This record gives sequence, C-alpha cells and structure tokens, in this order.
Amino acid sequence: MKRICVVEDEELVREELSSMLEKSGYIVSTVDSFDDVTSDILKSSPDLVLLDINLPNMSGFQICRELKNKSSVPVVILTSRDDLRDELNALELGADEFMTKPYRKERLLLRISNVLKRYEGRSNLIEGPGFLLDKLTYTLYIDGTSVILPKNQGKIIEVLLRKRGEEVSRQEISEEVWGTSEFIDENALQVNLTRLKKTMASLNMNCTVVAVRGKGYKIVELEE
Amino acid sequence: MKRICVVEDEELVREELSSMLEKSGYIVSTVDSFDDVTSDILKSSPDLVLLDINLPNMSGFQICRELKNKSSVPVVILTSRDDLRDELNALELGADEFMTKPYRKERLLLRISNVLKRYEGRSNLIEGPGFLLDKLTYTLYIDGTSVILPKNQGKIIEVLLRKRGEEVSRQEISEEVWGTSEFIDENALQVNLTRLKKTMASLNMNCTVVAVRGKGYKIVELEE
DNA sequence: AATTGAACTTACATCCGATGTAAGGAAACC
DNA sequence: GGTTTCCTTACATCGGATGTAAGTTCAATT
Repeated sequence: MKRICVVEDEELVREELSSMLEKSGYIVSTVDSFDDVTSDILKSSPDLVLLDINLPNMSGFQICRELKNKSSVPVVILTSRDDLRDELNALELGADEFMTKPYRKERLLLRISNVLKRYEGRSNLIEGPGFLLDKLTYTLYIDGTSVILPKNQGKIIEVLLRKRGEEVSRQEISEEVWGTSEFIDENALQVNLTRLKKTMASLNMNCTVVAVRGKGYKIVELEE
Repeated sequence: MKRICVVEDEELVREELSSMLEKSGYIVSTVDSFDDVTSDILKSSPDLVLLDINLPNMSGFQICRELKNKSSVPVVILTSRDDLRDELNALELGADEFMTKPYRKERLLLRISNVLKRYEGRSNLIEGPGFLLDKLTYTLYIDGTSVILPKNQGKIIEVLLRKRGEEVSRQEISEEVWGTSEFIDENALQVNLTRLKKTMASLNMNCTVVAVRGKGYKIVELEE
C-alpha cells in the first residue's frame, strides 16, 4: 500500500483527487494548513507527493524544491496553465511528472503508478557530490556503474554524507561503525579511513575525505 | 554526447526530428529498412530510442517490447493518435515516455533529456517479476529494500532473467557462472541453485526457480 | 508399486575478501 | 627541532561464499 500526499488548496479538487486515489488503493493524506507545508508533507512520510502549483503563501515550485532538498520523495505536479515554461521549471527543480488540468483520471493514475515504479528501491539512496549511495547495501552508483563498498567503508562514507561538508568527529564515526559502547580503537578507524580514501580515488570520484586537524574528518569536492 | 535512434517511416518527419535532435547536441541514427528493426536499432547502441507507433510490417508496440526484452534502452514513443489505451499499452510494455503529435519541439526535447537523466546510472539494472537486479553488483531491489546476492546466485538469476520465463539449460548456466572452458560440475550448480531458491524465498519474492525435467531451469511467478 | 535417473538436501572443508593489529614513517604545528 | 597528529604498510585473523561429498526425495515409466 503506497501513501500519497495531496497538496491542493481547493477543497473540491482535493476531495475528488483523494477519493479517486483511495479507490485505486492508495493511502491518501492531505495538508490543511499552508504555513509549514513541507514539514507537514514529510510528516506523513508519503511515497509520492501530488502537488498543485497555484497555492497560497508559497509557490508550488518552492515547495517542490524544498521537498527535494529535504528528502528524495517523488513529486508529481499538477497545474491549470499549460505553460511550457512551467513544465521546464518544474522538471529542473526535480519534479518527476508534470500534468496539466483538466487531467484524465486514468492518465493521472497511470503516471502516478509509473513514477512509483520508477522509484522502487530508490528510497535508500542518499546523494553525495557526483554519486549515490545505497544505505542498506553500501552500493555506490557513479557515472553509470556501481560498486559495492566494504561495510566499514560504507558506514564511514554514510556518516560523512549525513553531515555533508561538515566535519565529523572520530567519536561519531566510531559509533557509527562499531556501536557506541565499544572501546574506540583509533588505529582501526584510521586504517579504514585510509582504505576508504583509496577506493574513492581508484573510482575517480570527484570528492575525497580530508582530516580536520584535531577535529575529525569531512568530505570535500575536489576540482581538477 | 548521447546517441538517439529515430524510428519513423515518413521521411519528412524523420528528417525534421533528426535535425532538431542534432541541433540539440545529440548524435542521431535512423533505420531505413523495417525488416529486422530491433537488431538494426540496437546495432547503433543508442542511449535512447525515439519510436513512432505507426510503422509498416511491425507495430511500434511490438518493437518496443522486443527492445525492452533484448536491452534496457529507454524508449520514447511518438504517436499521432491521442488514445489513452495506446498510452496505457505503451507504458505497460515498458516505454518511458509517451508523446502525441503534434509535439512541441521544446517539450519533446525536455522529455528526452529528462528520460536520459533518469536513466543515468540505471543502465545496469534488469527487470524481473517484482524486482530489479543490478548486473554489476548483483544487488537486488525489492519492495523498497535492497540486498546483495552472492556472486554465483546473482549470475544464475541474471542468466535466467535474460530469457525471462523460458528455460535455460544447465550448460548455459554453468557457462555464465564458471566460464565456458571449465568442466561443468552438476553438483556445484545444483547446490548454488538451491541456495538461490532459498534466498528468493526468504526475501518473500513472488517468483522462484523451478526445474524443467531433463531441460534445465526457469523463473516462474508464483501466485499466493 | 518397483525401478531408475533426475533433482534435491545437508553437513562439512576450503578459500578469499574484509577487518583488525602492530609498528614505524610523514606532516603539521608550536 | 621536538611533539603531536595523522598516515602507511604488512601481516594475522575471521567469516561469508563457494566447493565437495554423500545420502535422500521426487516423479516418470513400466
């Protein structure tokens, strides 16, 4: 059962969409206040967001951008204007589909199920500079190929990615890799870091891990 | 530089599409005979296929199906009829986009670049019933999670998937797993097959591997 | 239902990649 | 220059994946 969040201010349309989606077997949530929409949306942890462009307070584009920054949820955009610039805009912001009203029921449903299918298995991916990482398997996707990282290297790069760009203390890394209770073996950590750097280099990644003296480590992009 | 193969029988339209795509920085190939279209298309190893539905000899749908069976190239379908059934049909066959003529130039280009973007890093995935398999890492994507298969199990499931549904001889499987020159150890193969079945079951996959007495093995979907 | 070959199961041995350990070397900071 | 911090290398160990062996179940044929 997939969850869909409908973001639409006109109650009539919202009701219609909801009932249609529910009939098709989706679990539907909606947002009623439009103050802090993105958080509201993400609270229901939807598998997909159906987003109207013309909303009070904030433009749909803005919401789309925020959603894509904070999460990797797929977004389908609805609009009443058939404007190419809107579409261009939307897709550049990372929207996954773009439909103009009046929509045909079946077509909308089709597009939705299509987007969902496309996203299958992608919910565990986190994004790094120029690559994707699967948090479950530590599979690294980079320029059309994929490689599996050894568990420890995967854990390290994951914790570094979570604080993208900011430094992470050895302590934090150790906790991620071996669990908090254990004694922290500085050396083992060191060796694993070296190994990670080596694999990153051998993959020609455009980023690497650098030490911040006395503080910890961080990921930095490197320009050639 | 991405390569696009344009499949369209009307010369005028074909020319127009080609020049448009070339202006946008794509390398365009076309097919002139319509006898063995799919092989012709794949010979140019395109990054995307732009496919007209109404063609001599074979329907565009048929071509789409064959393309998707033999490869994982993305397909964008063009049609002059604005028929929802066509669209449904096309998307079920695995088409990635569907556009009705007359198309707006910019919109078509947008969709194409979008599909290409979507495929980045996905070229190693092959589709099975209810799951995806990364051919490089043997990572299995299934209901929103991912698991890494042991190499041998991965190789076996890969060769079975290539002939989706059809039986594959032990010989073929052995060649895939150990290479053709080696002596084929029936027993080792047997054990690995058992292991694969076990992992598939433990993942609650809706398909399994069955023996075809005297012939080999095949993947079948199982209804509960 | 007895036979027979095909298909399967289980337990154990081996191997190889991933990880940990140890000791010494380079770099940055004062 | 001395000290601290960070890094490198080689080797030992461990565990999951694979191979091996022996025996059991299944199903087609008579």
